[in-house]
Amino acid sequence: MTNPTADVDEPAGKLLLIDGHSVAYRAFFALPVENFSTTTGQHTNAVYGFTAMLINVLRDEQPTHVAVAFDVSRQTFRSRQYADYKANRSASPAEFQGQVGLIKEVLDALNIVHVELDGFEADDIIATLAGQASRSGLDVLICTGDRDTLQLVNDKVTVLYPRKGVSDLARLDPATVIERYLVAPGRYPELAALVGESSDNLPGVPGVGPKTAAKWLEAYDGLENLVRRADELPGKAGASLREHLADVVRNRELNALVGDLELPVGPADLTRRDWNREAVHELFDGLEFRVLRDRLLETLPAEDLTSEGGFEVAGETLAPGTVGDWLAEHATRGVVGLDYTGHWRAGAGDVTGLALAAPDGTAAWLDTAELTPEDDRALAAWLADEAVGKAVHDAKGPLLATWSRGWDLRGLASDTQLAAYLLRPDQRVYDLADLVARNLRRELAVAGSGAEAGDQAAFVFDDDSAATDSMIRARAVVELAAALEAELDRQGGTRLLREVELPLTRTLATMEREGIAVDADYLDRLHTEFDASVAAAESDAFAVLGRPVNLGSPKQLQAVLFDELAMPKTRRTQTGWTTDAESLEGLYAKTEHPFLAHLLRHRDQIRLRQTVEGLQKSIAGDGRVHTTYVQTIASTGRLSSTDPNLQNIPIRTEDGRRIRQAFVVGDGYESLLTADYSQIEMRVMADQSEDAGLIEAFASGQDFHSITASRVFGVPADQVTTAMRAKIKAMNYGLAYGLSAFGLSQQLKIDRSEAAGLMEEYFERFGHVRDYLHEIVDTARRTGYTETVLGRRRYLPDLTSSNRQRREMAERAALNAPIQGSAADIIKVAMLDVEAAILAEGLRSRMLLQVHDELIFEVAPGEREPLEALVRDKMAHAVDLVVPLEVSVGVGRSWHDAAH
DNA sequence: CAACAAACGTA
DNA sequence: CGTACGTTTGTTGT
Repeated sequence: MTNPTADVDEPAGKLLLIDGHSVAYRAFFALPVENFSTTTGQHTNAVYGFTAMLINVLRDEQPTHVAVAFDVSRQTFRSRQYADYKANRSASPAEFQGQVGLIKEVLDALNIVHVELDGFEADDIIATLAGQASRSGLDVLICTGDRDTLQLVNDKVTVLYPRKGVSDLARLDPATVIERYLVAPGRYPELAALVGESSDNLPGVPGVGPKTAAKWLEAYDGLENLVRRADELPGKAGASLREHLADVVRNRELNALVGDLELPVGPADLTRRDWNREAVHELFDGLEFRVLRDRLLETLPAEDLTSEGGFEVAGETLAPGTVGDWLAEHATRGVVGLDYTGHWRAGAGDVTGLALAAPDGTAAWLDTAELTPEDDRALAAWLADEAVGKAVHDAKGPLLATWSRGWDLRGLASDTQLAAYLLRPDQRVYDLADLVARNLRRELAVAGSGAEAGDQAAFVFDDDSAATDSMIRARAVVELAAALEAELDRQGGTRLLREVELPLTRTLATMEREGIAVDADYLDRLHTEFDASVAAAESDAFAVLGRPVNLGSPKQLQAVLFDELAMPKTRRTQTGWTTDAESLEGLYAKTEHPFLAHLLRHRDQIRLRQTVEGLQKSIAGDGRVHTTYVQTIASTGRLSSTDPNLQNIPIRTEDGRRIRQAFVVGDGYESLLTADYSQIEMRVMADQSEDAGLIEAFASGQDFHSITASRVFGVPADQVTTAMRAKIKAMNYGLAYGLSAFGLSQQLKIDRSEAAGLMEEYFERFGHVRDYLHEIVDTARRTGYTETVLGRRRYLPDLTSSNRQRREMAERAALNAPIQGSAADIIKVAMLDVEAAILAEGLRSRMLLQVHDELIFEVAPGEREPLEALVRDKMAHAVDLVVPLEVSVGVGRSWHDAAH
């Protein structure tokens, strides 16, 4: 049976109308403003919340038409009619101002129409458009936090009302409105007129709530009748209504929406259009909306990525036996992009798939399980061929995976993650898709996910789409490498990438692969001992207190210490008062309460036990611990170590040092050798500041802290007391961190005036240091960045922030970055030089760990002397400073024994 | 279950 | 009110 009029009954589409101010304002209060601001200090919480909500609704509701309505100003026909209308609203917070403008920019970038009309509210615009749209057969969704719009709800019109924050939207259709507000949508403004609307500063009838109001409206069939027959109503509520009748009538006039405005646009003009990718990328870059951009790309994919802004890949899956031929034909020169599929961690890994993007525009993908012996040989030779350049994103893991297959990867010409890190070392992550979007203004099309049902891709087998994705990434890496390196070249960072970071990747991979041997039995004994100690401290603490308490819970401890035991309050934290070790020591000094002593001992021992446990869990099958170095985390250029972190193994306390005894020389080697730089940061400062006093102090070769102390206090070196030396040592170390007189006084537990005097005296003797430190900050403020000896940059936009706290934090970071960063540069060069020298001299000894200013080696039998000589030489001469770089070396069977 | 805060280890 | 990190635990909110 056919129905010739069926088409007419089909919904013509769906119009989404959003009350811009209402949603933005809700977002502003739902999201903590302090968590949403850009490096330039622009607050973005309202923009973020609004945009997130918009993306969600566009995704979930798939509207065919969209518009956002804004209020123009507070002057409307309602405020002219009733001066107090919305008069209770305080001025919007300073942090909110400006965000509406940004929201409009977002809408423009997304090609979404926004409408405003002088003298009217967004509600009126929405009422007008909703009426026009539903009459022309469109379904209408209204997203707003303003209940006045409930009067518009009917079979065609639904309100999406934020329940909590802006992400959770309640769907209010006629039935839901009746259920929630006890009246039909059309009667809602009548109910509101009786009850009042505090947000609009419209007082209702005292003593009349929604229930009474709904009952009356039902009984009298509407407000008009109710008002006319008000004198019939019994009781207090009735009297109250009669007394406030004028308010009710006025409320009803004001909350009626105007549905017949003359607008510059009609529903037909609101058809959804493609968003402007260039504008979106630019805007989201500025707003630092990384996650939102991803979500936008995922949920609202533009139709034709390949022709508009994605990557087109003419690729093939290489059949068994064809690998050698393909490589010979397409990949013998230029730079080939590689994308690895596989896994890697803790110094090992495997490759399961490999995509190659060749310079001639072709691409290929291969499954390592399908390789014939000839394929394997051809691929191994090609990977190891220094003459063919390869570009990889985050190459260290893939390199380890390559090695685990028995292959090698040579000719690494570029690592896009490293390049991006050198350009902007403050980023937390360097996601390939994100970098491609930012730098190439293109999207990494993802065939395997996010595909709409019915899309071509949805019918493709998973394997194929994974291969396609991989080839697309390989292609993207090559193009991204070119773009990033061009940019890096403009800043003079190419050598740092080529000659330091890129080769260091291989060095780090080697160190991770080797790992360091640990004595598992010793760790077990240590654990047992710390465990007993923890238990003892715990039971002692409980005994004193008379009951158990979770000693690891700062919250419970606060209750015990400050409420129950009524101890003096310590420093404030976000959630109460601190219970950190330093404050507990202070409390103990005041109260001598034994609970504190047991608590401190418990803290200490539990932490040691924890460290031991972490190490125990990290021991690999070869009896060694393989850390992972991350080359792109620290904004100063340092490395970081994770899983486990071997850069924070205890050393300061006796118990802590016992953990270092667990790191031992491995089978086939004779000892561990540690080599560290003495006061490398101070030496960098001496070099960069050219301060004669400091240079002389280092040239003398005597104890640096004593020498500087003798200058500051004006006494001969042999009359420097330990107290004097300790003070100047704290200052020497603190200088590079932007230490203040207050901080110094805190640390040394001396008067602030004494600390200030000390600093004054110090700078009197070493004036160029002060000049140098000031100059770093001044230059950085002018240029926007700081620079290390090797030209490693760090950008600090907060240096010009109007927020004092942010600005001063940026100033201290600026002060520290070239010092800490230059030290990082120096040891990186030393690592490369040492490694090269070990190879050149044919030694079997190997570098295992780096701890910022220290290197740890495993010494092969008979190689202690040549290794030590080589390490001292290469570390001391990694760069040429005006002061000598002093290296101290120790040797022993364990890391602890090798201390010096 | 995820995100955050507090605490604390290193240079 | 001193820089740069990573890890663990408890707490809080979705």
